[in-house]
Amino acid sequence: MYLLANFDEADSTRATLMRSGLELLAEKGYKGATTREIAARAGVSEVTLFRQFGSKEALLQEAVQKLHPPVEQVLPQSTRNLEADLLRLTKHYVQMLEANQGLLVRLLPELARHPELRGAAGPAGFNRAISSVLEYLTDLQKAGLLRSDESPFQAAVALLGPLFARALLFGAMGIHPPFDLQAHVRGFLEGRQRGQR
Amino acid sequence: MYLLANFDEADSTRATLMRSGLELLAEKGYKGATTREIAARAGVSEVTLFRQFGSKEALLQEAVQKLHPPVEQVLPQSTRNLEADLLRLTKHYVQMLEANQGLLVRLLPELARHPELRGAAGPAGFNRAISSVLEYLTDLQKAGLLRSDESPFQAAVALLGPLFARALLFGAMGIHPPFDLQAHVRGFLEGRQRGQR
DNA sequence: CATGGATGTAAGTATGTACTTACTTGCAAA
DNA sequence: TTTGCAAGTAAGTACATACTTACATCCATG
Repeated sequence: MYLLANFDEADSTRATLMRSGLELLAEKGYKGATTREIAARAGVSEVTLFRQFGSKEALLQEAVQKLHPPVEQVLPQSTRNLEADLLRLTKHYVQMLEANQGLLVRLLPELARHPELRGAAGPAGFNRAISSVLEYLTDLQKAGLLRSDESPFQAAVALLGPLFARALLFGAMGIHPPFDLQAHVRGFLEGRQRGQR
Repeated sequence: MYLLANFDEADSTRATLMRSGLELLAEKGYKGATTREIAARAGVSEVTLFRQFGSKEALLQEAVQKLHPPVEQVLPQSTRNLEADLLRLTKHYVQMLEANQGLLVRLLPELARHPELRGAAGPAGFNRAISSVLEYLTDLQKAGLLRSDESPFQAAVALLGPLFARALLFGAMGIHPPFDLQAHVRGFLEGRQRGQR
């Protein structure tokens, strides 16, 4: 299974607790994730949880802040084969979204009330993903491969936004209408690409 | 203020309670919205809440099911001026999203666990919006104004998805980078439009 | 062997929450 | 005026939750 969170300390008590905490956060939300259940799922006693983290809030806060999305690993160096590049990138992004849909959808409302969670991994990788894509698109514009009358930010939203919406919304609705990723990338490139037509 | 929910019974005790319930649901989530606070905000006693609805769950369920998004009101009859049509439609959609961002983002995770909320107003208007847009786009395809090698569904996601993502994500992050709606619509039409080039 | 640190068990505290019961008050229609 | 309905007040119940305290156990390191 492909997970967003992989802590350095692989299977220490703390890491196990944080993983369980994130799982339950994804399933039942902040209030729904009880210390009892987190400890039980981690296979430790509830006292251990409090000895290690002091409070439920501290546990979840640390866990969320240690999320690190592996998006940049697949960010293509502008190979100038735009369609292939973007297809690989978006595929990876969709995988990430689907694997973490529950966590994302639970984190979103908490971010509004707990701004301290926004840093680092922030919105579960989206900002990092988007800023990587931003760089990539800016590079392309500079290289003259993409038209530059559109802000890279707007282009990134046009590329990733539909994938984000599809994953969250249809994930929540429990439906999965077909979506042609390749066609999406082509549609994105159409009109934006230069020197290739 | 532009609200998603407008109940028929304008200011009965029940309607006031449901409105307060939705407000608190948006602010604090299902568990965070306590019957005490809902009643207080509605200006009635807590007992009244239970006499009227029997349970917190019944209150919120009824309230959510009575949400009705006024999207179709602005759905354009294919006037053949695509850019103007879509601009009006997307503007309206963005307004709706911004006004209801809190509710939406709280409703999304509940929908996964409480499928009974999916019906009717469901995902706070998105499915209704998308199905209206679907009809509109299908019409355009039939009229030969839009290329038809792409499914209308996919086109609808490409059009509305970025707006959805932008509203939810950046709303949650508390940032508001500029976004040119007109450019977005143009980008959408580019390559999709026919007979106009 | 002895010490220390991380864990477990058992019990308890304080608080909050959904929901109930019993009795009272105001008000509008018969 | 009387009846009845919707609302309020006050108190309480049952349960869950975050968190604590006290004491026992394991186990690796010195």
